[in-house]
Amino acid sequence: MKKIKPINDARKTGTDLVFSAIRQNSPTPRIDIVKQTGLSPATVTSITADLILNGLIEEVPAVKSTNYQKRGRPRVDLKIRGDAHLVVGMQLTDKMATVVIVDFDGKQISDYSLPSAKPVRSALETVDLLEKALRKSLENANLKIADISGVGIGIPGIVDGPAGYVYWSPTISDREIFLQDMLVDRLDIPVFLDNDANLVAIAEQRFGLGREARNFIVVSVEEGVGMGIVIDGKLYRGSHGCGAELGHTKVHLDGALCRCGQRGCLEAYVGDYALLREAGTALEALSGKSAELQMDILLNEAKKGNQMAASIVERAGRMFAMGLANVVNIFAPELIILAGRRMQYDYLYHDGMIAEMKKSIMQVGAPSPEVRVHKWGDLMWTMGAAAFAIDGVSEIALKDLN
Amino acid sequence: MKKIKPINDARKTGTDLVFSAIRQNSPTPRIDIVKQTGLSPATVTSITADLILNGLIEEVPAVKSTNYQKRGRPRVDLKIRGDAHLVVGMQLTDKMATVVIVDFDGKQISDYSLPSAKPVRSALETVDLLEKALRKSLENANLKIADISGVGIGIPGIVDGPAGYVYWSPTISDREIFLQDMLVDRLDIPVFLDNDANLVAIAEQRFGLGREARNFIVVSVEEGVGMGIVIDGKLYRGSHGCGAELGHTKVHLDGALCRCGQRGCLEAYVGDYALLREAGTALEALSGKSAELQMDILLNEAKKGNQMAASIVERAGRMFAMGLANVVNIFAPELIILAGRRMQYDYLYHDGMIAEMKKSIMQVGAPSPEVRVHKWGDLMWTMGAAAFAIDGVSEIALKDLN
DNA sequence: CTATTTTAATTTGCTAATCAAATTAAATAA
DNA sequence: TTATTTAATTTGATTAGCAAATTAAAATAG
Repeated sequence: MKKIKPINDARKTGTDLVFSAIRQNSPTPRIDIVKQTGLSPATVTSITADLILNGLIEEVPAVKSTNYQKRGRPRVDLKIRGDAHLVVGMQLTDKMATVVIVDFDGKQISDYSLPSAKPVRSALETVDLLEKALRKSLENANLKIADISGVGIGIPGIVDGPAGYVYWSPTISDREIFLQDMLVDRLDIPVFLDNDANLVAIAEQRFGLGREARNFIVVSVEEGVGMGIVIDGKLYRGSHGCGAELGHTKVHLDGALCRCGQRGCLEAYVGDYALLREAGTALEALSGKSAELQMDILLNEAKKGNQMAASIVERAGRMFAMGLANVVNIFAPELIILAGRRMQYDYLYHDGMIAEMKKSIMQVGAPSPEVRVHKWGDLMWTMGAAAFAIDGVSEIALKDLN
Repeated sequence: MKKIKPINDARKTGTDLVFSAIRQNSPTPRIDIVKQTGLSPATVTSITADLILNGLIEEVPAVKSTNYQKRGRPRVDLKIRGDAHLVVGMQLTDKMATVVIVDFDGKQISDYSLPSAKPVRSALETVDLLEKALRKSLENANLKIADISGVGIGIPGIVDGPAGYVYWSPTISDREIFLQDMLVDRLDIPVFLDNDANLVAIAEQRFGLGREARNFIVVSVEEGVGMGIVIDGKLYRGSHGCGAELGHTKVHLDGALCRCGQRGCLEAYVGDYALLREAGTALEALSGKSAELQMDILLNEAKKGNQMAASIVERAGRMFAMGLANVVNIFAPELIILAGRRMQYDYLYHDGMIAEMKKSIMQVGAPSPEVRVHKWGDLMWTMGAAAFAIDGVSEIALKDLN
């Protein structure tokens, strides 16, 4: 018995094309939409009129860029209408739940975070925490839940986004839970969830450095090593909807022990705990201090020229380069974005590491990918969730519109 | 100045959808096309009528499978009409050029191969060799070049398929050549070329084990280690159209020297030359023999229990497992196809290797990919090229048809 | 200061793709 | 034979999208 799934969903309507063209090049005149989508001017006029009528986009005075046309009827820019919807992005970590409220154009309205004493929570406690954080942040902003069109949530771990299913998360004690369904029951608004690293990739695509690339990867180092892959303008999630596990890519046969239980994982060489494990046996000064303080000391010692510390940090950098090179050899993206929130990871993002990676790429003639470092603020992950929510709400809005 | 490329090409017409649905599930009734494409029965009737009129598909008596309906009007199967076109697949290697002539439905009409004394040829000599092989094979089959609707060609090395451009190939001394243009000038029929490993992936998708999967990878070990990636039913070529370089994925920091000049490449652990390099220092019996004979001896010794030989072969297998696991951690395909022509690579394809790979995959709950070994005959690569040619000719035929 | 040129956007029919609903076709079961 | 069931087709209507002509709004030439 063959399974037959419709492949027709892939067929984009003109409205979809126009809307995503506007979102991609935000304030953009109709004439450019014509060029980008390949639709006729007549069609673009009629579709955009419909979108304006429905309040999803709006006209704004054209921005006169350097290469603006000199004569002729002036262009009229179109942009997403921020007032169309309010959405929420949330990020779950071991220490807290973070919330950001943004408008439909991605403009940040307010943010809030609710600390949690318990680093690992049950499924129910997780839902409670998320709900409480959301309600509090709405209260602060003087909003009701009915004002919100959708919530995007980033969860660390192995998550099947499209199914709304969490196989496993380091901050949730229960496994294999239908977290999306639980949250929809509780909140009664659309909920979109996904692995947090995937959402950072979406944030880069919408708001960040990925706006002009069709194939790129975003690597985000924090506790672990996360990666999001965008192929042909679409987030690639693998066959079960789970994200890629760059951190558990093997860089050494029978190598260092990873917290996942396997050996030789990249994370076991570049994660905080991996560095401290080595440092602990080499530097006495560290004993008794907190993990964060220990990292500070280690990195400072390395900068000051302490040979032991420098060699630890240097090897981590080289291992990271090797892991990245493997991704490039497999994927050949045009752009690699190294997204980080904390500056302490400078040791992974310096030019030497990037040069080392480029040396490890097999390439004869073909250009090597551009590497860009994006140092976000604290809300990087949460804004990713918000971007995801905007995507989801857009899809619903366009479908409703017929 | 922003580059703006139309993203509209992606929009499939109903005819495209129907035709590819038929090709995928070859003999298939209209009612199933309705389910798969999401089009209405009316539309499917009218489109298929048009395709039949143009000779691209034909009706055949329905195959009564086990779960065939018991009552009602009987289904009428549709299939690609083999007589619609003849196409040619070719494969270039250091030793020869191989040709296969197939009909539009993929049925093999005849095959031929033309040996070449020179392992590395100039661009011009390469074109000469390919032309000669093609003309000879047509002559043998009593055909003229005008009978052929298109030629697909698999080339080892770094090839930008869509651009018809060869950055570098181990069998061509010139670099950066527009091989497609040269061949079109010479033959005056459509020519499609690509990296040979990519074409094996296409062959698996059309004729082989990849028919029912949307995300899979095909790993082919021969001289080097090749890989083709199919994402969402489409061959992924990376951002410059070149294939993935699994063979030059790094499995060891500062590891063994690879023929590409870098260190620690997978190929430097699992390729013929890598095994023989190690074996040469360990087994005297090998000296003076040909490379193929040496491999035979080595693998036989390992099977017989020679400890030295066994340890060499075993490490290669474990390295291969690690390389594969990295791909899985990054991609999470639903299926991995290990495609091989020669049986001597059994040592890479045994159950122990697959078990080792599965142990190295990060997965909590999510199912691990199915691994299948596909032992093709000699024409594996060439049939891949033919499959690619069929794709290309189909596209032209559908466009011509309006 | 008016006429001309230039580019953007819109309007006006028209065409082709696609669908829903009704109908016909071809089989089995009662 | 007649009813039932499923597949495929026909019919008539709707809609998305286009080409070509037109209008709009600016800069420049004379």
